[in-house]
Amino acid sequence: MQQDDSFKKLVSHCKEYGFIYQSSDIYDGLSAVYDYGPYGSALKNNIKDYWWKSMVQMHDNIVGIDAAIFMHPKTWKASGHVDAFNDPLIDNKDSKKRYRADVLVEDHLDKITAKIDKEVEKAKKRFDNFDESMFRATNERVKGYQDKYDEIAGRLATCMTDGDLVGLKNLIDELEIADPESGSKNWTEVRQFNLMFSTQMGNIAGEEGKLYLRPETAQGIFVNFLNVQKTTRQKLPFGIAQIGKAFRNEIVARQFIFRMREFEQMEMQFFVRPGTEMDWYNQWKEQRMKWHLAIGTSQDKLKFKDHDNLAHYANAAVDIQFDFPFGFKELEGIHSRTDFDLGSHQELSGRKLTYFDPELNESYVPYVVETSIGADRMFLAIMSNALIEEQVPGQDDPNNTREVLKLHPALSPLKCAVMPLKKNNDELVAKARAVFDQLKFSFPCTYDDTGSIGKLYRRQDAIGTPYCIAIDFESLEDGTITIRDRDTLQQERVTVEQAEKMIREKTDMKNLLQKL
RNA sequence: GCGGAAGUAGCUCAGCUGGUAGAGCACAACCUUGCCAAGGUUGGGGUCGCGGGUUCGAAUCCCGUCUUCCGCUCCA
Repeated sequence: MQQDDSFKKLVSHCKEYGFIYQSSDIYDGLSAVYDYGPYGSALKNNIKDYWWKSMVQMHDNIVGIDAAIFMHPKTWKASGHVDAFNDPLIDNKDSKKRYRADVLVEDHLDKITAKIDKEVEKAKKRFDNFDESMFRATNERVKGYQDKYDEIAGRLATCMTDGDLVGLKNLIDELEIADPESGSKNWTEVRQFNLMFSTQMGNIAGEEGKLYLRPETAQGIFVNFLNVQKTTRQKLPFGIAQIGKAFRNEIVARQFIFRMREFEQMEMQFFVRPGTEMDWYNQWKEQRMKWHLAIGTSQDKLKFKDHDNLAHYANAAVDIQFDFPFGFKELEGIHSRTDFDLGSHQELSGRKLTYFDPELNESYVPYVVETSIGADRMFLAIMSNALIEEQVPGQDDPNNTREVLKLHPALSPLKCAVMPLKKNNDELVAKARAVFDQLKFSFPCTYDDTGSIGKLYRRQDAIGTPYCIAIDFESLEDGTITIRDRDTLQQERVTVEQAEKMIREKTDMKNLLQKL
């Protein structure tokens, strides 16, 4: 997959115009960690606001929470992350291929099983010709294989539960396991790759005080399920929404902010009566697609992609993929998580996590349908969809181009820029400043006079400001201003009050929510 | 993590085989400028990613390291 110029342009645009910087830039940066700059943080906040409102404000049966990043260590045992996020990996020095060490041993075990099967097959075929000694010999061989199998399987299990990486390596060496592709037995040491970041709580050293930074925000919702249900008196079906940071120690984190080690998720867990989960799954699939289309992303840049392999907790899962500059990639996941999480927490905590259904007159552990979207990926999708280089509308010269961020006005970092036609005229500057001081109470706007009017327009185009207000000599006479539209470049002469009303209406989040 | 490529001003880059850094754009000030990247003058800004080595002398050669990109690998 060739990363085309458009992606490079997008990345440098993000930096140049104050959307995203590499973290700790002056210290050469920190791998796969990024900071949001002035316009980036504003845009991201607007994205989160759009999501939050579409979930919490628009549904009387969805409520929001903000859970802590630190959680009880047992949480991650219950969620399956301690097991699933801990892979013992080994590299072959010759082929440069990487494998999971336990899988290599398991493959070896499969070969032994195959040998046993072969013996049995052979014996069956020649059954009539078998005498007692032949039976005994076959039995000996099968028993030998079986003992060998049991011994290896036992050692593998011990190594895995104890986290004995050296033992695992010894096992691979003793069994003379070779790289399935190259046949080489030249292995590195076995190393543990834990996808979860850990830290220490208090002064307790070692495993005792070990805490993980949450690798997903969902568990904060599950452990609060009963608290929320009881204190808000919600009846099923209802949802809990949350926006927050999560951390994954990815081996390879790349593609700008697409895969970061510290990232932000927007998740909603919808609790339903068992048996109804597929209906809700399909409803949320549609709902979420609508949410993406509402901001003006074209249909052909979005698609559903069913999961080929379901995770341990899911009975149905689909991704909404976006056509990023580097191809269609996951933007959001909609998962039917069954009662895996609540059931698992119930078991490990010993606390009942059931809901009493007054209609059925019975208690049960609810099923969960989850929608989970990366705020940073959404940011990237919106930026790559919005950044356009085009010939300036109304200009004949095809070389006269502009870079414009065609963000939906409700999402734009700034809603309006106020600028004097001439910066050397004190009256114009004073009037422009006065207009800015009037508008700043209504929405985010800026004042700029550091350049010619044309240059100022272009600058605002590049950060996606939907409206520019120019103060000219007529403004000094009758108080009217010209308001210029980012996309059409059309100008209209109106009063400041009219402009304010117009901008407020066009940039209102309501415009997006009404499309849902 | 492995292999390949790269890192020089805010951005894009030049700097050939070693002789202590340049251009364009951007930025700032002033002059000019009556609506879509104008022009002029002046100016600020770089210990050439960082550390070490070779050398009389390193942006340039060597080693290490960090970061980015590409390909593997991995990916609830």
